[in-house]
Amino acid sequence: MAPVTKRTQRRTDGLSKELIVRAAADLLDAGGESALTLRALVTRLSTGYGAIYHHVANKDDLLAAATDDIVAGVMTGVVVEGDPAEGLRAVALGLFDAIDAHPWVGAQLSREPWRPALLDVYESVGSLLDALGVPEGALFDAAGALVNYILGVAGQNTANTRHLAEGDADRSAFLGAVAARWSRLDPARYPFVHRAATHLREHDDREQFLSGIDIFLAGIATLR
Amino acid sequence: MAPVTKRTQRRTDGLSKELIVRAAADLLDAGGESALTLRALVTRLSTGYGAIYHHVANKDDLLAAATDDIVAGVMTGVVVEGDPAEGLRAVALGLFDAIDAHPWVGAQLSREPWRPALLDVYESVGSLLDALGVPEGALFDAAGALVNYILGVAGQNTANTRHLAEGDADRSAFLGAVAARWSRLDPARYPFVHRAATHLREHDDREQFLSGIDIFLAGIATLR
DNA sequence: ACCTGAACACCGTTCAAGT
DNA sequence: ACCTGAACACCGTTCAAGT
Repeated sequence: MAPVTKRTQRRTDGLSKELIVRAAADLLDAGGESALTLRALVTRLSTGYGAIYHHVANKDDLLAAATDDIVAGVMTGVVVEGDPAEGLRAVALGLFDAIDAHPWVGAQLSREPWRPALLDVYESVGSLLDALGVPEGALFDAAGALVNYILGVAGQNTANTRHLAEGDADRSAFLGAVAARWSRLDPARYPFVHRAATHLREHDDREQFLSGIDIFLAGIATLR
Repeated sequence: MAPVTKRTQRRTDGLSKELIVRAAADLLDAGGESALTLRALVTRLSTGYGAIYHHVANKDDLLAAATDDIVAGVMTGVVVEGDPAEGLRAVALGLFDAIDAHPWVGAQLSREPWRPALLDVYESVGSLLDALGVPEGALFDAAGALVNYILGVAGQNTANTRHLAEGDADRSAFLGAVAARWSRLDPARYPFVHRAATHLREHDDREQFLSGIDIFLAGIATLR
């Protein structure tokens, strides 16, 4: 009796870098950075290690490609017409929200800020600042600082989210614990932090990010 | 004949968390994040794994403690008297330089922004902004944004340094390669990046960081 | 060309056993 | 209390062998 179905099934359709990258992104979204292992990828795609290494140089390459996809998606979706300041806010918020939704993107962008995927980010931030009237001499520093701010803070924010990855009410519980620790501090030694404890509990990361952008834009306006 | 000297020598003095943390920092400084392995630590301190785990909870604990030491050193060394804006620049530059000298600190601070070691950073930034006349309603957002900016950008900068960790002339060679790639771009599609290529080659990270701080401070001045 | 999967050289962490 | 070091359960990556 010949076996009709082989139990260890092999994929019939061919593999591709695109397919592997998509699977990697799914693993990352579902379980965070530690969930992306070659072993997990091999089982999910029901192949062998060699098959993956045939399409992808190594794990870093895989992470970089997955990140490029997300960034590209943000930049094609963002509207930069009309008021330049509005355009800058749109780019910044687009990246913030994408990193918020895919925390692993933040970590990756901090590690590789020269990625080709960021070209479009530099381009739109630079030209929007230009449109805003920033003089030539200050333009490149300002653009660099602003992009660094966006990536840095969004990535920074990622760290917070990652810390409270599990439960639902965990976020407020975690912030509550930090706030409690802060309010227990000696008000003579830490007057500001002591006062800040109340604000910490109710602060919104996204709003704080935006108000940082606004401070930055107000500062840039003085360069005109 | 009794053996006079045992070849596998055992340390005669006791171990301590402080000793372990210092050794960890040395390994990190010398070889980057990947150089800190429990095995390397065990040989360097000529002990066993259990000895280390007796003083330290795990590797994360070790990294956090080493980071705390560096940050504490910065904050005790920084002068925050006189002009509040000067004080803010001093704090920012102090952290930038420390992260530049110990790139692993940047990565760690991005991962754990609620560390007790950062309390003094929040405190001095907050009180300096207060002294600068930032109104109560905007104070906490401004302080959060500024600290995020400092840590985010300094950590971001770490990533660049890490990429060109080896040789001497590597830095300019690497930037030159990126600049060359940028100037090869279609000037119609990437007008800004194309122009920026020249500036990239000669830009100074520290100066760009500082000009970002100044933009931020100029923006904060408008809140008054 | 594309894929398989055993094997290799590493990790961090544990734990029974020693002093 | 403090330390030892073999053992465990993982990693990413390679490579001879298959189709």
